[in-house]
Amino acid sequence: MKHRRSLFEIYETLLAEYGPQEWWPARTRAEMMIGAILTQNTSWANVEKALLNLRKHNALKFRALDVLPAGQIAELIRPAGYFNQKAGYLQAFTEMLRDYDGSIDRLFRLDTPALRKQLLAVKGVGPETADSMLLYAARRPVFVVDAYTRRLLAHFGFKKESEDRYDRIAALFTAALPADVQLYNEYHALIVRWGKNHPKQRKKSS
DNA sequence: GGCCAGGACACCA
DNA sequence: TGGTGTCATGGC
Repeated sequence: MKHRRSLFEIYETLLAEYGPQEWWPARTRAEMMIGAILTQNTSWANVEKALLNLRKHNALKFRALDVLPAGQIAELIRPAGYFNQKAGYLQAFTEMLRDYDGSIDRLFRLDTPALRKQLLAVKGVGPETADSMLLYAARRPVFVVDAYTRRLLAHFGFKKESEDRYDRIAALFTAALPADVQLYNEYHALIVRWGKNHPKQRKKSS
């Protein structure tokens, strides 16, 4: 059987192919975290429209979102889809932030396990969203797993592993890589980049 | 016209 | 704990 590339070798391959991605595409930590919620099961192009709306209304920060009614938030983020749900998620997040005086800095004083637990306690923040925030906003060495990650694993011969549960896939990567924020940052970004070049096989219409 | 996109949750057994 | 339905827009 042909030698299967290691997860680090796959990283090197992707980096050589696509180059540094310089993620996350956001100006501020708040924008990053809001984008993380908006992009759930949604194309980034649609998220960008929603982010633009929020920016135009000076609502691309939690203190602003905190005083907006859900209906108004929903209208602004409409292009991102699931807008009613996500408006509620954003509000749940701002409510949690109140416990930290609305300060991301204060929230981020928690150590990584406590911070992850706090993020996951917010309705609408699941494992991928929480880990994205941990890695790209709080800059903790946490590996992010998403649909592209599973697809990549399957593509490179990790078929069985690709069907495993979230935490086990994350462990697969963290066991194979040094716990380095910049490495995790780049790797996940490259996986997404790769995923956009390898779209899920569309069903043929006869 | 249907499928898909950088998920998460409620509800059920 | 595992499976299924729901949420919704915009591009292709």
